[in-house]
Amino acid sequence: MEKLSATIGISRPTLSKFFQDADSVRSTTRKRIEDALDTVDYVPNFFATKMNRQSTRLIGVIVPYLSDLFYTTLIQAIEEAALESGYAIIVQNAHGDSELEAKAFENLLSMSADGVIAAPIGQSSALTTIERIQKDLPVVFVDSRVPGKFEQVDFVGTNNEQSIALMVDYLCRSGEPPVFLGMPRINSNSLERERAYVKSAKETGFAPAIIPLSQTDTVWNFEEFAYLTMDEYFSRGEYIDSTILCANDRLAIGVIRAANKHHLLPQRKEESTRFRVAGHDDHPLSAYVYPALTTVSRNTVHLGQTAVSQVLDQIENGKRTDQGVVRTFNAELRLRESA
Amino acid sequence: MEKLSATIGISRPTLSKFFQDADSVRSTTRKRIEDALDTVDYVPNFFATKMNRQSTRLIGVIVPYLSDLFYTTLIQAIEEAALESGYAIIVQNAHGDSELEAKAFENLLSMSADGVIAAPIGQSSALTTIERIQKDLPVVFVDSRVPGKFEQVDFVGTNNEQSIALMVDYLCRSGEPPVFLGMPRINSNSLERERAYVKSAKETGFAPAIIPLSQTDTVWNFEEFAYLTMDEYFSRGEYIDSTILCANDRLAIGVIRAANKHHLLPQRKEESTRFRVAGHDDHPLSAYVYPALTTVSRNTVHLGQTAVSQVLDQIENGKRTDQGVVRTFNAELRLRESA
DNA sequence: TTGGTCTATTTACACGTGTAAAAATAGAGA
DNA sequence: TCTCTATTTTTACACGTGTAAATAGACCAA
Repeated sequence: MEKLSATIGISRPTLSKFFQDADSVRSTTRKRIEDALDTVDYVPNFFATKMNRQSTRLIGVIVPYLSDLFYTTLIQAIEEAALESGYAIIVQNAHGDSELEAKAFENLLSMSADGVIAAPIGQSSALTTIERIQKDLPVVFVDSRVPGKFEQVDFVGTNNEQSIALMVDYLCRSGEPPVFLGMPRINSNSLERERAYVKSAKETGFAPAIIPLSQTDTVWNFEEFAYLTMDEYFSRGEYIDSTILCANDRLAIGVIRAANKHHLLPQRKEESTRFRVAGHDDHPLSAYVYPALTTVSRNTVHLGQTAVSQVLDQIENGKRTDQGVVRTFNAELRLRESA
Repeated sequence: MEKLSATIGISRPTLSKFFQDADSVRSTTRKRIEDALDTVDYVPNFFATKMNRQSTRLIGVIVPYLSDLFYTTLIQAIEEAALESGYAIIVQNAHGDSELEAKAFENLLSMSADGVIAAPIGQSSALTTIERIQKDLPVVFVDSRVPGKFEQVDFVGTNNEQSIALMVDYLCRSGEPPVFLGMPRINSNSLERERAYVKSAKETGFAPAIIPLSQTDTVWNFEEFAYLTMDEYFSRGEYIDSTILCANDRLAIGVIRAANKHHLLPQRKEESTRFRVAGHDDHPLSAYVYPALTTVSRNTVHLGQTAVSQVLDQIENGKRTDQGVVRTFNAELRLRESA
């Protein structure tokens, strides 16, 4: 920048101002700089611009797993919303590992990010790390929260009670009451949706039935997990005429696969079977499986936008120490073919 | 760090050494520091550690689109390989936009990344930017390359001629020769696979037939694109007993959906129809659609590892100015149900 | 204990930018 | 042309770390 200022014939402080906000310099100066920039290649050093600032205009985003279209969609929504407010995002992948998640938080701290939007792993999250960091840094949980603790942390997510009740209600009106296939205990949604199912069942007046899982490890390969689980049951003739409500679409996709293997689903419009499957999330591919998955949709874009506005609020107005803001959104029915 | 050194009673330079390599200090000193670190929270400032270094141990990764499981899988493979060599990665999403792609390159330059692994958008890529940056920075193209230009840039990808020939050969042996459904022209694979198909057809001895696309925009919603395209054809009774070879699995998933809608696929094991679909890539969900997709698999982990080793080679041994190293890998048949 | 070697300390400078304060200058309006 | 104000220049310091060189100290073997 020193050299550049020399060649253009403009002082370095003015150049510095220009790069932070091109409109903060006189229009004639601005033009001189921009003309010069056409002939010379120069980008301010990222690290130098970020160090020694009270604000880096950086927002950290921590996801538990990257190879899941829900999270990638969320990341894109967050990035767009952040960009609009002049912030860049830095994505950290926890790889489903709480230690890596803790490391991700520390990374963002050491980069003096202005705030963090995290989809926490949950129970196994590195609690002490989060607790410490959340004191120094605006933190917003998105999609999932850390149960029991961190009531003071903002949360943006889905109203699982509403979404599950919506689906349970529909399923009951249109056929047999559903049994529930839960997901591995990877985050708070797992337990929340299961409980929402039980609650809905009681309110609707049928006996809740939760499909026992052979393995309760924290697997991220949901489709395979559900496929293997249900294939075993179907082979034994169990659940073959049930309505299965899955905790998320990826599970449902695995269930559908198993059901197709065992010919449980109607293959012609004229046919009809009692077996049904429903999902949760409106996964990008849920309309492409066969039969197309009936599910409830979460507005990912809205989630991302709200998460960003919550962090920005904390960043700009300081964080409240008392109680975190909790914003949950309702889901909408997506009726397709599977139920 | 200054304060920390004061409280521990150890000089700052020694602390600095410790944080770079804990084993570079005497074991007794190391223990003293580690004990102290248990009581105090301290992480070296990321920006300060990265600025003013000849090596940042940072590798930039540019993907054209994040909501695609192929790229997320690739990113994970790259991250693991990089981590093993002591490098961290920084992911940049071009959002399918060549200007954003150019910006991503500039970002990585301004962060003085040691190298860049990029899956370029291709023809529409910001060529001048890449050309300039590739002079200052070790760059490796992965998955796709920029056709015509940049022969001096390393490339790690799939041998499309082999993979397509493999599939064409299988399809011809097991039934009717395939017609080809290409993908939108988003990168070099698009044209390469189409040409590979034509070549295979000629070598095998059948007349190549490429399905005309209604829209050739650079869409990233492949499933929908393929579904809409084929739904229209099927409605008119076209291609309803063809074997369709798709340029990638996501297209094939859309085709299968359309085929199911029109009842073109065998719904019972006993039945058989002439209509078949095959894909390319072995997408994580291709085994879960119905019928399960017959495809060819690309070893993403291998791709990622090789890409990393190629950048590291350039970083450590300097880059060759003459001809870039090209490493393409063969794909393997994944026979499932759709063909 | 002594000497030699390995390690830590001290001191100083570097990186590339933001930014504050005072001085100088440019540009606009009269 | 003059004056006033807005902008730029000059100068200087800051950020948090890496790192080099000279010096001091610690540790091990004899």
